[in-house]
This record gives sequence, structure tokens and C-alpha cells, in this order.
Amino acid sequence: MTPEKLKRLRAAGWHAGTPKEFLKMTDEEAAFVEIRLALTDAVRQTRIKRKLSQTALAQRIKSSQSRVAKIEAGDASVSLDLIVRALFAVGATKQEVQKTFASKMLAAA
Amino acid sequence: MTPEKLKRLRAAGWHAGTPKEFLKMTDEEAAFVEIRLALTDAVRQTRIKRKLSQTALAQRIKSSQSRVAKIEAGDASVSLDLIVRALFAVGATKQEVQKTFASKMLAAA
DNA sequence: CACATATATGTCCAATGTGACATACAATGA
DNA sequence: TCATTGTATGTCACATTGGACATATATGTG
Repeated sequence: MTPEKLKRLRAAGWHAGTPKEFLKMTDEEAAFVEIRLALTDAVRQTRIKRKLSQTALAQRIKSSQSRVAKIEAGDASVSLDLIVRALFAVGATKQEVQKTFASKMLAAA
Repeated sequence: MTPEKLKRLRAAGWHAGTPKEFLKMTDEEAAFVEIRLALTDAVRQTRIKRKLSQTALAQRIKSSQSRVAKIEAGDASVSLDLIVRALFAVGATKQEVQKTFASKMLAAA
């Protein structure tokens, strides 16, 4: 986990308390958070590429601009469900989403 | 959407009301549901391959046997978050997830 | 048969996530 | 300058999801 990523996660409410606890995060938890980050980044990038405002995207998923902002900020109060729905709403394909999930899974056992 | 899949979704609580409404499901909703199905299948397949009981998996994710059963049944009361956590907990690899997706894709095509 | 193990399904209520709203800030342009 | 547009962030009432539990079914074993 890079310092960059760590900083971003803290800002989004993922600090599990102390710095130590952050480092104690299991591999699985870390992978889970990485999937979220990859997906939220994809939402923002795709949205901008499609020239959609957060408000426009919010309407597509029947949500609000503030929630879209939280999705993109990686806010801890946002579920994976909502992130994925947003990703499909900006036009991502099943294949793209599948690839994200698969690529963040654990290495061969 | 095959009749098989439709039946399974209905059984899991995904009937949006009438049959017509089911058919009106948007492409985005359909993609979302397919991703869920592919992931839940990956959970079950990997769990069985690892010779874990639902109870054993439940302990790993600090949940209960009944919830694991619901995860695998594609129950609508289960979030994507929990499905993905279960997938990590059974130790699924990239290869396994990719394989499950691949078979789903073929079935869908 | 009784007993054990594994899984499925329904219910409860506590925990978590949600849309909506208010409001702040930045950038743009008239 | 004052609007307008887009984004960020905090809060809250309501909705959804969660673990736990009871219980049913199924399969295997002595």
C-alpha cells in the first residue's frame, strides 16, 4: 500500500483508528479496499470522459449529487453495490467490471 | 436471459413484481444482476473445491450458516459487499473468478 | 431406526447505507 | 461585481442489510 493510497483512504473515512490498526489490515481487507478504489476511479474517469456532471449521473441512478461525490471520493459510507451501479450507469461493460474484480483477487493458491 | 436464470432470480427474491416488469429490466440492471450471479457462483464453486462447509465459511467472515446459504442462493437481501468478502474468505484466485465469469458469459451469449 | 452433518428458508431487530437537503468552495463568464 | 455551474462535506430520517436463531429438509452412518 503506497502512502498516496493510504492518505486517500484516511480522508475517505477508512482509518480503522490508529496508524497501527491500518497496517494490521489483513490481505483480504486490503484487496477489498483496492477493488473499491479501482471501481470508484473508473466511475470518475468514465463519467468525465462522457462529459457527465455528478448531477447528471445522480439522475441516472436515481440518487443525489452529494452521493455521487461520495462515491468518487471513496467514502466509507458508500456500498459496493452503489459503486457498481454507478459504473454501469456511466456506460461500463460487464467485461470491464469483471476484469476489475478478477484482477484484484488473490494470486494463485 | 434464459428461463433457467429467470427462475433462479425469482426464487431469490428478484421478481420486480410482474413478469412484464422483469422483462423491462434495463440493460444496466441486468448487467448488475449477472455480475452478482457470477460472483455468488464463484463463492460456491470455490468453497466446495476447498472442502469448506457453509458453517466454516461463515466463521471466517464472522457471519452465520444461514447467511452463507443466502449468499450462494443469490438472495436479494445480500449485498455485493458481503458476496465479495465471502469470495476473498474462501481464498478465490484470479483464475477461479475469471473462469466462473467466462462460463457465465458463454451461458449468457 | 436414531443420530450427525450439511444446507435451505423465514423472521427479528440492530447495524449500516441511502436520498435529500443545506451549505461551502472554486471556476467561469457577463 | 454577481450569477451560474460543478463539486465537496456534514447531517438526518428512513430504508436496507446484517447476524442470530428456529426450524425444515436431505444425506449419510451406525
